[in-house]
Formats: sequence, C-alpha cells, structure tokens
Amino acid sequence: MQHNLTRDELRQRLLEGGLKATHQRIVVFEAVMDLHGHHPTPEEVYQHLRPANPTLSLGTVYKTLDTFVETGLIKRALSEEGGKRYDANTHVHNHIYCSKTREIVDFEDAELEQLLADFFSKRNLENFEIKGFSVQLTGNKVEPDKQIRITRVSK
Amino acid sequence: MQHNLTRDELRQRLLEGGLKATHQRIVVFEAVMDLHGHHPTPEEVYQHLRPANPTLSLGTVYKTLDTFVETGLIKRALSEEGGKRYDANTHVHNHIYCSKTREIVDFEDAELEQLLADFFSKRNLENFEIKGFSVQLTGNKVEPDKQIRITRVSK
DNA sequence: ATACTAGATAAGAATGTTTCTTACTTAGGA
DNA sequence: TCCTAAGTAAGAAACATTCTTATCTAGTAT
Repeated sequence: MQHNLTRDELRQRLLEGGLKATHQRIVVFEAVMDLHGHHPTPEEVYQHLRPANPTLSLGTVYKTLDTFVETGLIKRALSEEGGKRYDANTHVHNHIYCSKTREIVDFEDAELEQLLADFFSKRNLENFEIKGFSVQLTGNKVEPDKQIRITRVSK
Repeated sequence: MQHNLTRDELRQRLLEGGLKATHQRIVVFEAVMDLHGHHPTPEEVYQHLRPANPTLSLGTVYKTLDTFVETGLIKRALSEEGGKRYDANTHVHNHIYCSKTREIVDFEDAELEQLLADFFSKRNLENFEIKGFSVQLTGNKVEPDKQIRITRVSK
C-alpha cells in the first residue's frame, strides 16, 4: 500500500465528483493508486482486491473504473494491443510503450509540454474541441528485467 | 475502391515481406487501404469484404491483420476505448482521436516531426530501443457530421 | 438513532472479441 | 505436374465486456 491519501480524503474526492463514497469505490480507487505505474487492466485491479474483498465482483470493477474516468478521477491509457488500461496519474504526461512487455511508463516533461503547447498554438483545429495531447514513444525494452528511464542528455 | 495499387503490386509487397500472396491476404490488404482514414477494426474489415468474399472467415481477418503488422505492411492505431484498430498509413504521422465518435484522424506535419526529433535527441532513453514516436490529440468533435481538420494559422 | 430513497452492488447471464484447433487447400518451388 | 510448407475455413474455446435484476447501502431527512 503505497498510496498516500487517507480514506477520508478519498471519500471527499468521490463526493466532490458527485459520487457516493461506497466501500467498493474506495478500494478500487486505492487499487489503481497502488498499481500506479502498472496502468492496470480491470482484471488486474480485480485480482489485486479480491483477497481482501472476496465479495467484490468484476462487473463492479469495470463499471467503477469507467465511472472514475467520466468523473475525471483517473484516465484511460492509450494502448496499441487492445484492452483497457487505467492510469491514476491525471496530470498532463506522456507515455513510453513497450510492444514486447506491454508495459506503459509515464514520463512528465515540462519542456516537452511547453514545446507542444507552443506548436499547437500555431495550428487551427476545425470542428474539434481539444481536451489534451500526449506523446507516445513506442519501442522495445532491451533488458526485460530492468527499468526504462528517460533522462536529459548532460553535455 | 479508392486504393491505387494493382493486385500485382500488392502481390509484390507481400512477397517482399516474406508472405505468400494468397487471395485472402490481397483482399484484406485492399480492404484496409479502402477503409483508409477509418482505422477499421477487424470486424469492419470482415464486414467490408464479406459480400464479395463469402467464404472468408473472421479468424483469418484477425490473423492476417496481425501478420501484416508484424511484417510492417500496416500499423496498429492507438485507441483509448480498447479494441484493435488498424492503419494503412505506415508513414510517420500523428492522430487526432475523438472520444465521442471514436474517430481517428491522421495528420502528417513535418514541422512537428522535426520538433520532436530535435527534442528527443536531447533525451537519453535507458534500456529502451525506440521505434517511433507520435502525438495524439484527444478531444471531441463539435459537429458530428462535419470533418475534423487541422491547418496552419495564417498570420 | 431510525427510516427513506436514490443510487450502487453482486451475481451471473448475455454479448462481443480474440485466439486456438483441425482438417483441408493452395502458392510457389522442384 | 507433383510436393510441401504455409495458409485458410470453420467453429470451438477462451477471454473480455456489458447488461439485467434483485438486493443492499450511503447519505439525507426525520
């Protein structure tokens, strides 16, 4: 359990979104935060919670995750391989996607955001109300057991 | 039929990829090209082809599309909503994704590619072999019946 | 504290999607 | 023309997602 919001804080955030703060919603929310960085599928969330919540049903997990996305509490991650992935990180950020392991790694980069914001201010979108943009790097991990990292070139 | 490759050219491209040029592969390839811009699902490809190819099976469509992706003849498009989408456009390009209609619109922008290439040359990726990057705009169509377009701001 | 009510949940059925299996067929090479 | 590796059809199987309905519960009013 590495999430850092108390249940009362979670309860608060659910209510702010106009959602009843039920036990199921609280634990599903916690699970997505606990699995942060994994961009879990509904099934993974379900398996994570099952031991401690044997009465929870998979259908509820699906529904709850989608409800959270609608409310903006979490986001859906883009994936190439089909299937739904969820992301506790609601900040503007980008993804590195490994085709081999299907891992999705977040990266935030203010410089990149600024670059893109500047760029799109020079473009006109007709008939489209833009909610956000993100950059997706696609490729393959070299060492499957080691982490992927992105760093600034030091010169 | 707005695709512009002859069957012999297609046959050629399949063979270059080390694939036997069977009738099924040729028509599936044509279908993805015909549906270019729609980023079709396997089911859509199947429905498109069924009238003229009543013996074609859905399983073959799935398998064939994946084979093409492996060979690099087509790409998979990223989607938020789960489910597989395929893209005949193998050029480097970006996508505009409408959450409302689930439409995916391609856009190519050399200036943007250059900007990103320059940017990533200033970043180091540890343990990741990058195959490509793309920008995804997410948002909603305003008029569902009209086209989405992106243009340069004229000053 | 208790009762009420809208909304949430469990459970599993229904539906939809993707993969797998097997026997049959075909493209391309000898 | 024959041979063989590879591809295909067909449907079963596995898997993923959504829907339905009866039951339950959080938050509210009493």
